[in-house]
Amino acid sequence: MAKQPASRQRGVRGSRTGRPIMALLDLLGRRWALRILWELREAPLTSRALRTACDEVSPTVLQTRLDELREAGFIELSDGGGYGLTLLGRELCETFMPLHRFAERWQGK
Amino acid sequence: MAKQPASRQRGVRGSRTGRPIMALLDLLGRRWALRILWELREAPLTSRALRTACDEVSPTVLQTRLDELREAGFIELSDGGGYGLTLLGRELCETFMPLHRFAERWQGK
DNA sequence: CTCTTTGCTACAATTATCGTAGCAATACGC
DNA sequence: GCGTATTGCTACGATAATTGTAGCAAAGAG
Repeated sequence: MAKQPASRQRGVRGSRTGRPIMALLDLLGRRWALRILWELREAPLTSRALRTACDEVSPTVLQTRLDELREAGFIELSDGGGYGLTLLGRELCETFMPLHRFAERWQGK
Repeated sequence: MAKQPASRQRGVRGSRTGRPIMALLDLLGRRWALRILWELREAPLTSRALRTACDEVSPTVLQTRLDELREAGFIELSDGGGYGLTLLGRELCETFMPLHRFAERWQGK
């Protein structure tokens, strides 16, 4: 399996502005992108398990996001089967960890 | 001006699951939501200035996101004119600050 | 009053996402 | 071998979100 994701670096809004943060915000601002990273935070998941974890996303979007996140270098399809965070993806995920406690405090405790 | 945003708490995916983080990830995963918060990180901006800062977003989405973020309690329409982060929104924005350095390192520096 | 800015909306067109179904490839038990 | 289950992934039409352009009423400055 393990098809190569498209190699062209396009579609990420802000990538031409020279402001990497804009490209990153655009990429993470696409539906289910944050959620996918979040669900992978602890352990790798198969695409089916990931779909289940993400409240039964349609496989169309899931696959699109997986390709994009893979091209960005945040996740990878490990040889043992299943998607997992790369070293870079793990660093990114660390950034969102404080979000958990914030969310608790936010939505009526 | 300052119309009341819709008062019903709907549309935020995951809000019924009892997992606030899911609702937050869904809200922030909508297009331009992260970007809007980012652009307001330093100082309040008028809706027009915000539109300019966000690469000329269509006012339709901008207004929708502003309403949602306002309902969530992250931003507010200050009396002096212009949108600004609330105390809660400022805390949320702090969480994303490390993202800046990460983005630099990510996209070929 | 005129002129400008602000926050916001209408409308049609485009794009993204959804939901269901299904495929080829691989791996298992038998 | 055979059946069967799982994995990663795609096709397809239907629905929802986003876009782009134009414009509005209200408030302020001159």
